[in-house]
Amino acid sequence: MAPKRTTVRDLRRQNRSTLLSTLFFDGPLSRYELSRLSGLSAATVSNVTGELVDDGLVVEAGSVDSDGGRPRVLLRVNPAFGHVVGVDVGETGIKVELFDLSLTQLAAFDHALSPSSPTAVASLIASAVRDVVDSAGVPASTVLGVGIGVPGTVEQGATAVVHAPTIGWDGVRLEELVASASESAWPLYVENGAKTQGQAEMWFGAGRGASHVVIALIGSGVGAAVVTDGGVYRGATSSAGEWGHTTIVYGGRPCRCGALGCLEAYVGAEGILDRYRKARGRELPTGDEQSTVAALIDAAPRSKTAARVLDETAGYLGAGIANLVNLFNPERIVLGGWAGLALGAHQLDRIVAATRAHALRHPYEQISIELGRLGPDAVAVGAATLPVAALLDRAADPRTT
Amino acid sequence: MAPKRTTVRDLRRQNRSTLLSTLFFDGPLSRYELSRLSGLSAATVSNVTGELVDDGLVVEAGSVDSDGGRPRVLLRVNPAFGHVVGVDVGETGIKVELFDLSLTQLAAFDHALSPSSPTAVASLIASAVRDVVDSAGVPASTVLGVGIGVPGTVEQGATAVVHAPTIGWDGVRLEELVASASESAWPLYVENGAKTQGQAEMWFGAGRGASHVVIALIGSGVGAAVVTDGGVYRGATSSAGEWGHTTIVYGGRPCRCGALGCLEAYVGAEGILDRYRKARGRELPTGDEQSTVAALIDAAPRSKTAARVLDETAGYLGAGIANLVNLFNPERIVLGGWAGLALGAHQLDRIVAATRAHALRHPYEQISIELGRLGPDAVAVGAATLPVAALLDRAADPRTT
DNA sequence: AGCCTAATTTTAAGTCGCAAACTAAGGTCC
DNA sequence: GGACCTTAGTTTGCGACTTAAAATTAGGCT
Repeated sequence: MAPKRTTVRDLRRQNRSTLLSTLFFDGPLSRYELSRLSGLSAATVSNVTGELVDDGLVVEAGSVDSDGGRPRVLLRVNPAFGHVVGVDVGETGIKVELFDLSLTQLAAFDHALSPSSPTAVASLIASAVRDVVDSAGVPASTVLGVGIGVPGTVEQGATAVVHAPTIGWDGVRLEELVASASESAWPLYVENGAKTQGQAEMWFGAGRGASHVVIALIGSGVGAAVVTDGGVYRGATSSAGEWGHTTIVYGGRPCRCGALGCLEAYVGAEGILDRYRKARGRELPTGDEQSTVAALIDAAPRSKTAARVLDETAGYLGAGIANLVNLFNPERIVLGGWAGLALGAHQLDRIVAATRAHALRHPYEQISIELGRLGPDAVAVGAATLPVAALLDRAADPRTT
Repeated sequence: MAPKRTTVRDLRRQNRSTLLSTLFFDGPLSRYELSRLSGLSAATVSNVTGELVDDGLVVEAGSVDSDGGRPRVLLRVNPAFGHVVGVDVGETGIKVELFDLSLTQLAAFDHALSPSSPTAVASLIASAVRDVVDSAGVPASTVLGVGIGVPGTVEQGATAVVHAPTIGWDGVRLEELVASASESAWPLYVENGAKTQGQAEMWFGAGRGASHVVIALIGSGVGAAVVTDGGVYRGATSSAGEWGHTTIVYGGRPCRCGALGCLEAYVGAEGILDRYRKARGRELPTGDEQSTVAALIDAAPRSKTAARVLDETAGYLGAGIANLVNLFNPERIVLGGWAGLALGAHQLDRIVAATRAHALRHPYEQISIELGRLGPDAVAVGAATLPVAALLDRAADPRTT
């Protein structure tokens, strides 16, 4: 409740960080505007930005007239200051993407992958990262770090420990494995894929500008990234936000996690299709989950059964969302994940209505429910976001010469 | 994502605050120990504590030998520096209690109250606060503030707005009403009662020492106080933590909030008794809820029906707790509220087992489930905590002369 | 009385942000 | 085309901070 805390020239770091972040998120700005936005005096802004420019983190970017006086010089983060890599470890393959500091993609690399040993995955990651950096001709020294999104919970600590039942990982120290499989000593950041995707929506998607948001992700599985006071909420051991395994029908359908009545068993793609199968009383045409769900949605206007299954889905989903609303009281709910986007595109009204029916009036009135803007590919950008966030936070420690 | 932020001599305030809080929570400490605990240099500690002593916030409290050298002088917060008042506005009456800075109770005052207009309640509060201060002979000028816990959600803003359906309040600006009903201009702090009770458990009860805790409160209604990173989580408009109206049985029992299948409809006292009534197929003996629930628990060893109702209750409650575990990933769950304590005393094992059955293995392994230590009377102390927290936070702004 | 140890306080830097004074860079007007 | 206005950004001088190091206390021991 009152642990160690000090303060010396954290002041300066703090202000560097504030200014750099403001520039990063709110585009090019003049020193004058920075001063207004940050509340710092013009003198300090001048001083600090001078340092940032000297360090190469910030560059001037043209100027803009000011009615009648000296024109304002615009500043922005230097995209070429460094590069970051985002890795998306999925259940069926890995994606590795290289970005500059403004998170513009410079190169990408996909690799299908049947479930393999953690060690094999780690060395694949290491070599793919190396490849993507080399192929873009980016000097290794400008790589600020590598973010890795994984499909499971990540215990943050001295070294990240991954538990990902869907790919058979239990207690995998991925960070150590990747580090020892690669010659470069780039900083690694391992995080749950739902959280990185949520972070991406916050920075570039439907979450922009809000500070209390829940990003609900529905695909085969169901998860959520909870953003509280502007940051992704992790809880005591970073496994917070396991929305999919929240009980919504006490004693209901069995879920692959072993419990009964989890939300995932009703609104996860598998759960939806299984309910549809039972409702039709016969097998579904074969095909992958994604196209089968699309077929179900297509069938709804003609098929009573399909329509009913979707309606019920909207009901369960609305109740699940209402739980998030009641517990977290966010200002915005973002519906994402491939199944979430598909359902949302055709059923958003019903989902919203079901949410209203289950949420308390007051918190309900605070929220808007939106569709995600980035799609499931955002896991990699989100992962790449991690080293950038670290840079913005410590603002590239002054004087690390 | 990057709003206004400055920093000047916030530094000093910050350090005053750190030291004062450390002294408040970790009992009497020498300057030397303070230096270790806070990470500040001995010089600074000496300097800042000197100021705190001059301001009367801190006093010396004996000394303790140090093997062979100058003895350490102990410092502690001066309990007589100021006083705070905590008010518990309940559904059936109000409680007003006066405390010194160490939150030792000096006087208390209870007043039964049939549901009344907000204005009437406000003026009762105002006069009761005045009475309790006068009766203890405490000079009005030493009262640092008045905390008020209310049974409903509180929207924090320029002025607190209360929505408390159970007592028929909707959009009541309690803070304004109390302020205009009282001559004194003591700072008022209005907060949801569950949150103040949670705060009390955090400071003095089962929550001490942890920083991610959910305090589950079960009485007639069901609520929760969620503590994340050491602070009570409020969400966008402070109505977070409405655990009771979370859907746990989709399409289930109707709840007084209008929705179906809320947790409260199953494990709130009313819900329990109603299920018991239906299971017995005949009316219960008359009596207040509290004694009827006690009777139900007493009956369990002899009555199959009673035992079954309690078992089911433990099951629902465990599932509800598991939802909290999955979503918030706390390190500790504290079970409180009169019904929660009663159930917990006799059924804790079953509740824990049900929680395990519904929670994911990983977050489940992180938690301990404990009973609250303070009972429902803690709402008033918790409310009194608010002005104290404000004092610790801004550390009684240096130089307000 | 004199010495030893350990806790505080003083002293002497070195940082930082800010208000005020000052310089730079355009535009306007006569 | 030069005096003057307006706005942006820099420099200067100051007060407030924290800290390492030196100095000062306060007991205990011999």
